[in-house]
Amino acid sequence: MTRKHMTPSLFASQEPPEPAGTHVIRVALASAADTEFDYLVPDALWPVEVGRRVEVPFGRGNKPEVGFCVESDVATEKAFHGAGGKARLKRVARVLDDEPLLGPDLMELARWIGEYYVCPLGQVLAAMVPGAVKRAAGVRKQRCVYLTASPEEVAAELRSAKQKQIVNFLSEREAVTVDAAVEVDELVEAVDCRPPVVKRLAEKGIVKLAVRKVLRALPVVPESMANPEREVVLNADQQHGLERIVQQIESARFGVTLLHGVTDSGKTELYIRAIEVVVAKGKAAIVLLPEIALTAQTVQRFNARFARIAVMHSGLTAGQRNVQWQKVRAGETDVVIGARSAIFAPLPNLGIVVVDEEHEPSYKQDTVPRYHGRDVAIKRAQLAGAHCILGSATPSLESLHNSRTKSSFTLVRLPKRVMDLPMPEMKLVDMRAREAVADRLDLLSRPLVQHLTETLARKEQAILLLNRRGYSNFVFCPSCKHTLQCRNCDAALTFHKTPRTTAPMKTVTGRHMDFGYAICHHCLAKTLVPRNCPLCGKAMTMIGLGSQRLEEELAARFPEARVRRVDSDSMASRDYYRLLKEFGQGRIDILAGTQILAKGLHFPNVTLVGVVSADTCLYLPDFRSNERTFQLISQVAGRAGRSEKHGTVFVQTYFPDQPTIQFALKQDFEGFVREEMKHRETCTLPPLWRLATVVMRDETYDRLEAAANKMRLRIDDAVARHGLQVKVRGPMPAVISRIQRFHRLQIVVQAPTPAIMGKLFADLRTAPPIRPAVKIAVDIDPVNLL
DNA sequence: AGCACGCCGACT
DNA sequence: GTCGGCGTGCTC
Repeated sequence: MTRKHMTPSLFASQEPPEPAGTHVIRVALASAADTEFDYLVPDALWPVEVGRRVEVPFGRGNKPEVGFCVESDVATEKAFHGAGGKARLKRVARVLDDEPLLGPDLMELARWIGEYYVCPLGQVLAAMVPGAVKRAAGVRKQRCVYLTASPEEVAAELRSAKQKQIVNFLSEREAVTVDAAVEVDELVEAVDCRPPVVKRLAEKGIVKLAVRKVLRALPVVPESMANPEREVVLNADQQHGLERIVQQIESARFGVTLLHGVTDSGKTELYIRAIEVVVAKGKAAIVLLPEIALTAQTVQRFNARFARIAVMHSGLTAGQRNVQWQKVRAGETDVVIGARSAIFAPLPNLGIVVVDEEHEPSYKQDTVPRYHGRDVAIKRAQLAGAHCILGSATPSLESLHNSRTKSSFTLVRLPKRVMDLPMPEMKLVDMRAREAVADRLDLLSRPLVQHLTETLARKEQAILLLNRRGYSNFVFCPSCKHTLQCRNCDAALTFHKTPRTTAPMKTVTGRHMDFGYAICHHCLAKTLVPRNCPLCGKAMTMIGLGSQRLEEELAARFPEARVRRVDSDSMASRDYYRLLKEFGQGRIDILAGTQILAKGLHFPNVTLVGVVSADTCLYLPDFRSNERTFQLISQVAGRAGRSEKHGTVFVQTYFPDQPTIQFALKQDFEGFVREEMKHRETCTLPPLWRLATVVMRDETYDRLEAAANKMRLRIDDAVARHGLQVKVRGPMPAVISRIQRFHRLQIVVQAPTPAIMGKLFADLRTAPPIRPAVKIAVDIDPVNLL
């Protein structure tokens, strides 16, 4: 936040003059205090450049705190801006870094993030540098030794053969300065002597001992994975796409290419070719991937083509992470490949940023700072005057809209699979049909079971996707199959537990459900849930699905099949990779799990993919649920038939006529977009309008409600004062209206442009806290409304 | 966000 | 009488 700079008061002259030569810096601490603080720098510590960290005494107890210097040599009159302009400045205790951890480019990016995502600068900066770097993980102190004179000069003083050997060894290695010093351990081993011999030479002044901090270079890409580089020939579409991207790169101006390419259309090869062009110009690249896509195979593919590569992902040890980061900052890297936070890689000469699977919601960070990796990537490219490629088989509507409306965006399509692989056959299963399932509770339909049986008999493999994520308990009549629908939207209502519930309701499995109201998260309308079906009068139930139940059902039906379940929440990434390896080796027949299975896995023996419940995702209480459903079905379809074998995809649904399901089945992306954009337009939703949520939580519901209402009034007031064109809804219960002991209420703000949204939140952040007990989380451009 | 200060209730 | 509940406000 920009701070208010008070003009010096009339009495400023009565302040004792500052000691000559004492400088003032502005420091951003990682605390949530949305202010920066000024400190005096003792002459001995000066200069302190922007981007270095300092330790400063903070608060009444002068507790030592670490913060980043964000402004160096602040004008003294500017520094006195406390109450009455008489704030006394404290002194910087020490400076932590020899060199700035963040250069001016990343500092500027940090300011943008802080402002755009309504987050204190100190917290942004804290998130930009990996903890391993700040802790100096893996740094080892190394004793080393070098010669102070030439061997001829000291020859007379040498008493033993070993001493002579040492001097000769150092001389041969040209270890005559601190920088060229040789490690003592190495010397001792090479000459085969004991360390005291070296020490004695040092006492005579013939050699000098020094201590050096070293970072061991640890292998990040397994050597065994080294792939021979294969010559890849581009097809006509790829060639054309590459030409357009290269044209952009040659212009040496910021620009974004949205690369819309179906699964297997060869997007990665284009990324690599574009990066090669940039690297040839002496510039560097960042490649962002969703964490789960950061498999050894993907890394290997880049590693085979670029010698100077750095990898950043959650699987690295702290020491490895630090090594990678230091390598990047030293300019020893051409390509940085990593998950979301790799966008903060301190490359000195960025030329291109690639965001693969740009539609992935996992690019959004769900803790402060709540930034979107893709959007920060675009911003960073813009600040660096670099090019940005966004790649996806199912681009986000945001990027698609940008490509249509912004002059800096170009759309490039790759409509065909490489090697002319056929698209898999898509089959829809209407789960409402009497003949579809034997029992109402079955998760697997008869056609799917039959096809599974045949697949297993052919010794081929299957992937079953049960998108259990979310809290999609929609209300359903088991007798007449009626589902509660929103009056305004073509969407099922989602049941909400509220703290003010009365009569319980039974679920399918016989558990009791509280009676309450349902919210349509498409139009945000609220309806009371009837206990009985409005059509047939029988009791309504709630449909919930679980991957555990799927596993049980599979075990019962296919007792001899090797079935494994993948659970993205509960599974460590190492276990996940091991499981994928087993599956690849054919030691598992059926892999069942959540959407992580939909990601770019390549298993030629998989010929059957089943989407157990396409509706689970479809009726997530979120306006992007159609988009997610389309993306999911498309991605999962890409898993089947990745070889000459014929692939089949089964999509089970209770809503076979639902437009999204239909578009996905036909793989009609354009049709889907046209339909969905209409809805987004009428409801003033992204990408046409911008969205922000303010989620408030507290253990005491009444206190929470009061605070939320106050927040609403405050928003309304700011809107009125600035005459802002925004829509405000709520407070309403968040979809997960209670997490453990915390109740959650949310206010949803819609604005036609980011500038208007920014204005509103810039105003709100200067206001005093509403009530400290009530926690407030502001999310700009949320990826969902849960 | 912490953390100290301070203003009202149940206890030695 | 005070110990401590948490509500309020400050941190250069």
